[in-house]
Formats: sequence, structure tokens, C-alpha cells
Amino acid sequence: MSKRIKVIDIFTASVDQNYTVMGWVRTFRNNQFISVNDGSCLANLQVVADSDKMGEDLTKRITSGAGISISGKLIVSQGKGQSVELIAEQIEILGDCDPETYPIQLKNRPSLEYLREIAHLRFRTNAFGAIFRVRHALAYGIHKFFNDRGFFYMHSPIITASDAEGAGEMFQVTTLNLKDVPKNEDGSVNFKEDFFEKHTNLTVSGQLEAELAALALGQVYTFGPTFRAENSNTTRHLAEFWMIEPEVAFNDLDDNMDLAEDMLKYLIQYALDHCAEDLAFLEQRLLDEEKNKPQAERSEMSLLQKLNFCLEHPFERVSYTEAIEILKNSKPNKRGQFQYPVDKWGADLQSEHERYLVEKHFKKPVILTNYPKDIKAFYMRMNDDNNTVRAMDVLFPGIGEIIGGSQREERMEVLLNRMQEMHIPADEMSWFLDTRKYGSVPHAGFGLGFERLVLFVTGMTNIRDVIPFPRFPGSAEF
RNA sequence: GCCCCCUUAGCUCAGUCGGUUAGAGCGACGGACUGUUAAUCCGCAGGUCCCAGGUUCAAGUCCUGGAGGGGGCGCCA
Repeated sequence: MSKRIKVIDIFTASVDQNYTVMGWVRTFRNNQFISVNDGSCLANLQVVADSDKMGEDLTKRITSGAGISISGKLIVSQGKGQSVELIAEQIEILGDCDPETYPIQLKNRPSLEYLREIAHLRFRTNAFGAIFRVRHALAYGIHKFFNDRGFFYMHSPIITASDAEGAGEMFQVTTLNLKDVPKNEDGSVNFKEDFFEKHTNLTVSGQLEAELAALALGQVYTFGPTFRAENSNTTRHLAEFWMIEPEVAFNDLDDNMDLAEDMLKYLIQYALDHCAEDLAFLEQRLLDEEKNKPQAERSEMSLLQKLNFCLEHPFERVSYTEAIEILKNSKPNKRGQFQYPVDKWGADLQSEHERYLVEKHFKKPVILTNYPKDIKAFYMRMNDDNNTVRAMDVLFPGIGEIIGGSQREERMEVLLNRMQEMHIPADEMSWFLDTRKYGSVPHAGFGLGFERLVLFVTGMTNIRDVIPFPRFPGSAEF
């Protein structure tokens, strides 16, 4: 048997040579043509088989989804539609696939909703193959972007005793027997008996740990799983997701915005450069899906147009105060079309307001800055007006907030004041506050929701479709 | 957590005002077919109408409750 070659490589391999290809059958046409996919790329390899030579028994086992190995000679294709094809000399069924029960036939049209319920098999479809190859490219691109800029990849802890970050509800981590929980005399749980001898949770953010590293190594980023026990039921929330959190010493808010914009543009370009075939497929998928929608609900731009548009235009940088003025004077606000009317400075922006700014007013990504201190986290740097903080939210069309970040409050006294105001227990945070005690310097960072980026780049609309095994309230299948 | 919608064949969906034996396309299965491209053509089978109650002479259709799914909002990345 000749050496095995992947489908992606065979398209550029020398013809008139013998190769072995292993993959899964997509279709079998005319008792002669087997489309084989091995996941290395979107395209299938056309295998030309002689059913007389194969015999009836083998022919019957070539069904959609079957695992198969083919050895033969690669030739310039005798038909249209592909450059090369493999003339089968030897075919072996590696794994049979019962067509009566196999739920994915290429000619079928299973919905995304249905595929979500068979998440273990949806990898076999063109769409999810494309999505997860793009997801990989983006993950790799993130490491490359930061590595090329001299950042250090920092692993922040997944289990943490800190629950003072205020970033959301946390999942508890415990080895205590829940049927017989050890109690203190006052009836509270005795965590001294627990594995870590204290109350621990899954992390909701690696930021505070990243700050410690940045204030020594200069430029760091984390990229790891993040857990929020919020009861969020939306197309943009997961209970378990991946987050990228760069943190840079000596950066101010403007540097932070530059880094965020550079990074997003780099990653979009990286996907365009390395996933052209998959993105073209996803673009077509989106067009097909939107054919059934009324004109008004269709996207103004195709997927590739949208991605290129983001690359070509600078993100709009607007302060919260300016945004409120725009919203106050906007048509939908004056006509009472907002569910939450915009009337006074200080209120948090609702997603309908963010969508208006991004999708209607500016029609491009927007970075909102300098929010009122009362609606932002304790660690954000106070401006001289004593009223706003150096926060930034990057808003993308269709996604909403893709990045949230800020310049950090490096002044110990101001930080302590803010913690007191917001009831953050400073005594539990001494490890964090020590950075402000010993050689504190200005610094800034942000968090990028990885799945929200994948959503945007793939043109998908539900975040559960861009992570292999989605976890959300009421569901931790597979 | 709140609001709205959906659940009929393996998949995607029709099913009129509550009225006879439940409909289509695709898939699967049987057959034909050696240059097909989601192949095509012929044939055939396939139903707990999500579940449990209720109203009615009669329920896929109406009512109540439950389960599962989807979308919107809130929280956020």
C-alpha cells in the first residue's frame, strides 16, 4: 500500500503517482464516483471506482458516513468540477455506517438546531467543518499576533479562591460530599474540610492575575477557558467560553484601543488569508439561508464584504458622553421606538442602543470610551473629572460587545476608595493590591470573547454553533 | 430570570372553519445506470401528529399543565 496522503495535500501532489487516502464517504454517485472527505479541508476528493471490480458486497458498504481507505493512481480529472481524481485500485471499508440511522446525508438539509442536538456528529458536515477550521486558524492567529509582538503567553488559574472580581456568578469547586456537608458551629459550611481548605470557584476572568504578570514581564496575554454561572439565555452567551486577555504595562487607554483594533484586524486578515475556501463556503451558506428571509432582514453586505469592510475602515472611537448625545437626538429615540428611551447621562446602554450606533449610525465597528464610573468595574482608571473611567467597549455589528477593557487604576488610594464604594473586600485582595504598593505603573488591558470573534468571522448567528461542545443553562451534553 | 414562538415520517416542512383512510420534497430501502458533481430515472416502505389531562358526537387542529427546541430582553465577553 502506498503512503497515506491527506486530501488537502493531494490537490497539489504529483499526478500519475500512487497514493492512499483515508476519509469518510460523502456521496457515492453512479456506482462509480465516491466523494471522500477527511476533514483536512472543505473540498472532497473524487475517487473513481469500478463497481464490477469491487463486487456487490463492497459496493453496498460504500454509504454516506462510512470510513474508507482507497489506494490508487492520481490522474488529471477526466471530468469537470475538480482538478484531479484518484483511480481506485484497492478499497477497504474501515468502518461501516448504517445509512438507515445515520442522520447526516449530504443531500439532506439538517437544520443548525437539529445538528446542535447531535453535536458529536455535526463535525461531519461542511458547515461545521468550516467553522472549526476557522476557529482553529483564529486561535493560532492570536498566539502568532502576540508572539510576533513580544507578548508572553501567561496561564492564569482556572480554579480560584478569589470571588471578588465582580464579573459574574461563579461555579463552585468542591470535593465536599454534598449529601453530608461539614458545618461550623454557626451553621455555615466548614470549607476547612474542603480540598483547598477554602471556598473555591472556577475563574470568571484571568485579568487580575494577568496584571501581576504584566507588571513584571511587560506584555502578557492569557487565552483560556472562562466560566460564568449566569442564567443567560441568548445567542451570544455561554457558561463555558474562551477568553483572550492581554495586559500591557505602561499602556494608556489610547494604546489599549490601538492594540484591540490592530489585533481584531490582524485576526480577520489572518482568517481571510488562511481560510479562503471555508469562508467562501460560509458566505454562500449565509446567502442561501437569507434567501428565505424578507428583504428588510437580509444583511446589507455578504460575509466577505463585511470582513473586508472592517479591515478597510478605522473603528469609530466615541466617548460615552458623545454616544448619549447621538442616541438622544436619534430618530428612533425621538419617535419612541427604543424600548429603553435615552434621556439622561449615566444610564447603561442597552443592546438596542449599541446596535443603533454600530449598525445604523456609524455602520462600522465602534469603540465606546470613558463610561460613567458607576456602571463600570472597580479597577478602571478614574478620569480627572472624578466621574468617568477609562473604559472601552468594542462593539461589532451583529455581535454587540466583542471586547471590554480599560486602563487600570494604578493609584493605590484611588483604587482603595473605589473598592470601598463598591463593597469589594480589600483584605482578600492584598495579593492584587501589592502591585499598587510596590512600583505601580500605568497599564491597560482588555478581554476578547473568543467565540464572539468566531461568530463574527464565520457569519454564524448563534454562539452555540461556534464552540465544539457548548455549555449553557440546562445543558452540558457530550 | 422575564416575554414571544415552535414541536406532524430519518431530515425540512404543508395540513383550510374541529369532520372520511395523515400530505409533499429530500433521505433510506429495492432496481437501472461506468464521466457523475447535493448525479439521474423507475419502484416501494415509512406516523406515539412531543407528553398528560380536558372540552366535544368528533381533536394533528380548541383549552390547561408539563417536557424539549428556537428567538428577543436582562447580565456580559
